[in-house]
Parts: sequence; structure tokens; C-alpha cells
Amino acid sequence: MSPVRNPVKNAQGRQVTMDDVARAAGVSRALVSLVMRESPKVSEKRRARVLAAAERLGYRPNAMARGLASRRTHTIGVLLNDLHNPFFAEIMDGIFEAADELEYRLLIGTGRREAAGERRAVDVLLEHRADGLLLVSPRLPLQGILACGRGTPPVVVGRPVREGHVDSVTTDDHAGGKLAVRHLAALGHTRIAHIDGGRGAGSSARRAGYMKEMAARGLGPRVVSAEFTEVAGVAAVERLLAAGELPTAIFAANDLVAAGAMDRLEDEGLRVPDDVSILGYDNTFLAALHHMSLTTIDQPRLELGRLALSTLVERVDGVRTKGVHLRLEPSLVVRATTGPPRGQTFGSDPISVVQ
Amino acid sequence: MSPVRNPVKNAQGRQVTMDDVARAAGVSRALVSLVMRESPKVSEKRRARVLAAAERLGYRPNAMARGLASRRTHTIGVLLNDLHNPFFAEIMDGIFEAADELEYRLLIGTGRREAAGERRAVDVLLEHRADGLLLVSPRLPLQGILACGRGTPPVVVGRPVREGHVDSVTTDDHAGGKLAVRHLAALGHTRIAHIDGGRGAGSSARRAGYMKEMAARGLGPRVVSAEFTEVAGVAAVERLLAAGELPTAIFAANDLVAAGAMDRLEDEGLRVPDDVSILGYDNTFLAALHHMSLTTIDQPRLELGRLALSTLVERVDGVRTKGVHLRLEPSLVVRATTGPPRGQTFGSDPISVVQ
DNA sequence: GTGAAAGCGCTAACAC
DNA sequence: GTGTTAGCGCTTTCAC
Repeated sequence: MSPVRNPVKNAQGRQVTMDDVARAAGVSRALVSLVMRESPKVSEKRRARVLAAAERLGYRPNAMARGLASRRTHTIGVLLNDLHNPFFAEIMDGIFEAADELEYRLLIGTGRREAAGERRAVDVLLEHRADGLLLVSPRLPLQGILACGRGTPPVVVGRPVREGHVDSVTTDDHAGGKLAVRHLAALGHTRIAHIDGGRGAGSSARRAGYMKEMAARGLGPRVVSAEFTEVAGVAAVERLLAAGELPTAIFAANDLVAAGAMDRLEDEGLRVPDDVSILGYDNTFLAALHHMSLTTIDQPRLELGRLALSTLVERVDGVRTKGVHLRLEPSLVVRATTGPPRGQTFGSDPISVVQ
Repeated sequence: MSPVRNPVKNAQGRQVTMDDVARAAGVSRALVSLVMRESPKVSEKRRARVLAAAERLGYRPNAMARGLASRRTHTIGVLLNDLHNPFFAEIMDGIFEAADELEYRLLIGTGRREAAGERRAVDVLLEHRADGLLLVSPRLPLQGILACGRGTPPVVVGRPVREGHVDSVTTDDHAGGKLAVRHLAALGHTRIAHIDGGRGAGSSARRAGYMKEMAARGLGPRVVSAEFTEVAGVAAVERLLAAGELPTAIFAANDLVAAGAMDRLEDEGLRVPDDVSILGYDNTFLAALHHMSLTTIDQPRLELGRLALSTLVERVDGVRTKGVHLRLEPSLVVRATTGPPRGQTFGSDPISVVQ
């Protein structure tokens, strides 16, 4: 394990360059370049000489010069919105993993949760000549996304995009919404409300799935509009309470909303799941916290991130030219916050996975 | 709000360059360069002409070429370890905020939680000629950190570093540990155990603070070794249980550990805080979840990240040459998981902030 | 204020 | 296998 090397200065007080290494090793600069790029057509003897000289001088290739000359940066620009939501942190985990494996660097920009900020952030990523763009649940209008398309391939994760040659990787949120209703209905619930995620990515599909499955079962839907935060969950339950329309089960837009909803209910002296069942979405580590033990719809977050990055790299490397739209399947994870409605013993085992 | 522009091709099928803009505007390339850098010594008329031409052609400056020529990238390399822990996600928030404001880009590398991985990641950041290095709770041995020092200034956040000209930004964890004991002792506890964070950053200082304050009060310490995760918290309580040495209060290394500990206790039929009080560390959003409502020691996470970045930029910009070691004060946040020990009504109000 | 010329450190043809 | 020669797109003296 050699120590971390570092761009050291040469005699002239500048950083060490290939020329310095070439001179020290008594070869030409081109040869050094070949060695650095691990070309097979260099004799073992010279390769060793060059490597030794590089090590001795503390040479470190200059990625910018390399990028300028080769027109490839091996850098992926990532547009990120909201690190607060653990869902995104977990997607980033997958992105990091795949980037590491495929030897790509990550340049990360954030849009401060506004479309205008995102535009500026994308601008910056493009100025750095990222080889590709990874847009994580962007708020950016679709048009802006498409504009990125010329020159630098984009892939959107977490938000369905059908148009253009923009790749996308998502979870089937419509199916997820249906899954949620099916589970609750199977437990015997008929009054199932949905607290939605407003204009957040994936929200409308989840809501549509909910609506569809409710209708299919002849149940009356009840949607409370909110957004993807805990406080929104609290407020939504407040409205339900105020309207005197408390359902026996609530399908929340995501785990954070579910947490907020649950808190508010418990404040009211209501018990989960005895009085009201709660179902979340995402299956972030939050839901898995033993203390929370939230029944939820799982999105394969790591896989989502990994797939997004590798899909992008395929495109960047020119392995593929056709657009793809990958859609992963959500799944139900039953924990402790859902059960049969009050005074009803439904089915055999309420804690079973219902597809 | 103009649409996202993008490096468009010129007549020769290459990206649009300054030369193209210069030609289109009927000026020299140097003039375009001045305009792009917002130099004041360009006539208003020409400036407008150049800007219009650039806009029309979809010109976007090439950050690599710029970096090569100017020897400044306006990019900060960030070494990140563990996005899982919300503590780091919240620090990143602060870093992003400050970077945005100071117009610096963030190149982010991750070490896969091992020192060797970190070394490689730092290598990459250095190859990209980041202007400075931000090391977030690095596992890297100190020597490696110091090696980074020549050429590229580093600042470490979340881990105390006294040597060399390495800047650091931390919370006073020693004080935090004392704060924790004081609160619990003031509530009347005498059997206070500490589940520590093992070799994690900040762990030893928290433990030392705990030890010191316990000794100062003539109390016998009890430390269970663990790490900064929920499962470690579960396991630690398990050991306490197995040893038949359950204390009346537990000071956990961080909020995740506290969550794990709490779960395990409740599984055992014990109630928090009636049977055992629990105190966390970090004050991540997790602790604030109403459902959790964890008493904890607050680290100013956003401030930590912001300060780290601005400190680094000061150094990069040459505003400062002396090393600094900033240490922020932790503070106690009382919520619902601490109270007087069983059968004891201590003091006037158990839910008061005790310094 | 403006333009010409010389690099920044590297890759990529192409000869040998 | 190895060296030579042009650039990559920009900044930066330095004259004018």
C-alpha cells in the first residue's frame, strides 16, 4: 500500500509532467503515455523503467489534459435534488457502487429543489464535459431534459420519461399503488385513504394505481394532497381528522409521509395498526428501523442507482444507441403497521405477503 | 429562463469553441475570453455582440481547457465515506450549500468504507486537479492525509487533526460526552452505560468525555464497544442484558445506535424512558422524528459542512495560509427518551434542559 | 481596449 | 515497439 502520491513540483516549480517522466526514464513522451494507458505494446523492461521514474517523481496524470486531448472525461454528471430524503441517499449508494466498478468519476450538482437551480447545475456539468448525465428525480421540465440530449446522453431515474432518446430507469409506481390497495383490501379494509406526493416524481403514477385498484374493487377513493415530507404527512392526517373522515387504512406517498401520519394518529390516542393501518412507500432504512417497523412498498433503490449508471455508461461507450426505459417491479414488504380493521379478524394471517 | 444550452457542434462537426464565437462576432478570440470571464475592460457594445453570438451558437466554455490553461479548476474534491448514516447526508447538505454560493464544483469520491479505497479515491480527485480536498470523517491514516497536503490543501471534517497544516472542522465531542452524562446524572441516574462508536470518527473523544464526567461525579463507568450502526446498538444491549448489568440509562454513540438499543430494550418488554433512559448523539432528522423523539446531543451538521467548505476555499484562494482548527459546540436536545430513573422523582421537571 | 502568439499537459496519427 | 508531430480549447503575457 503505497502512500497517497500527489502532484509534486519539478525543478521549474511546476507540476510533474509526462515530459519529466520521459526525461528521467530516458524515453519519449509518447512511450510514457502508452505506459500510463496500460498499452500492451510496450516492452516489459521499458514499462518498468517508466513506472519507476513516475513513482520516484510523484507523477500523477492530469485528467484535464487527458480529457482535452481525448475528448472523453470518464466523468458522469449527476443532478441531485434532495439528499434529505433517505430514498435518494440510497439511490446514490447504487450509483457510487456502479461508478466505482466501471471506473467513472462522479461530478455532482444540486438544484436546491427548484427547476431554475437545476438548469444552472446541468449547465455546469456540461461545461465540465461530463460524458453523460444522470438526472435523479429531476424537477426540470421535460423540455430541458431533452435539450441536454444533444451531445451528452442523459438518463433519468425515478421519473418516467417516454419521449425522445432519453433513457430512464424507474419503478413501476402504478403497480406499486395497486399493490398497496390490494394488501389493505385483502386485510378487510374498505375505507382506504391515500396521502399523495403532490408534484413529486412518481406521485401521480402511485395515485393512479391506487385509484384504479380502488375502482376495480368498487371502493370509494379518498385522496389527500401532500408532498414527500414528514410534516406533510402530519398535516394530511390533520385534515382527515378535521373532516371527520378518518379511514381505517392509509396509503402514504412515501415512508416519510407515513412516519408523519403515524405520529399524528398516535398523538390523537389512536393506535397503529389497531385503529388505523399505515402503509408507506420506498422501503428506506427508515421503514426497516425496528422501532418504526413500517409496512411499505419496496423500491429496489440500490438496483435503481446501479442500473441507471450502467445504462448511461452503455450509451456513453456507444455499446447501445437505442433508447431504453427500464422499469423495475415494486414489492410489498409487510411489517407491523398494517392489520385487519378494528373488530374484524380477516383471513388466516394478517401478517402474510399478499400480492 | 433560457433553455438549457449544450455543447453544440459547429460546421466541422466539432464542439463550438471560442474561435467560432469570435468569428461570428467579428472579434478576436482573446476578446471573447475576456467577455466570458466578465472582465470590466470590454466596451459594452462589443460585449453585447459577443454574448449574442455565443448564445446563438450555443457556446459553452470548456472547463477542462480553462482549467488546463489557468491551473485552477474551481472544483473541490470531496471524499465521502458513508452516505447511509444520515449524519453525513446532512453534512453534505451544508457542503453543497456553500459550494453553490462560492461557485465551486464538487467532485465526489467514496472509499467504500476502507482506507485502501479512500486512498484510491483521493488519487482520482488529485488527478482531476481539484483545487482542494474535503475529507469527511476519513478512515485514512493521518499520514495519508498529510501527504495530500503538498500541492492540494485538505480540510478534515468530523475528525480532529492537530498535526501539520491540515485544517479541520469538528464538534467538541469531548464536551458532548460530558454533556450527556451531566444530563443523565442531573435526572438522578447513577448507573449510566456508554455504547461507544469503536474506531469511528469522534468516538474516542465522546468516550473520554463520558469517562471524565463520570469520574468527576464519582460514578463507575461502563463502556460497551460497538460501532456507528443500528445493529451494533442492538448487539450492545444484548451484551448488557446477558451480563445482567442493565443500567438505568444509556448514552449511545450516535442516533442510529440509540435506535437499535431502544428497539432491543422494548423487545425485552422494557420501557423507555420509564425503565431505561436513552440518549443519542448527532441530532439527525431521525432523532427528531416524532415517532422516535430521541433525546440527543446536537452537532450543527449544516454549519459543519458549510464551514468546512468555506474554510477550504479561503485556503485555496490564498486568503489564509495558517492552519485553523475550528471546533463547534455541541448542545443537548431533550426529547422523550430520557427521564428520572424508576421510582424516583428527581428535581422539579425532568424535561428541562440541563447544561 | 484589442489582437497575436505562446503555451497548459496530454492523446493520436503516422512514420520508422 | 518507439519517436515525431499536430493539435485539444482555453488563458495569458505582451505589444499596439
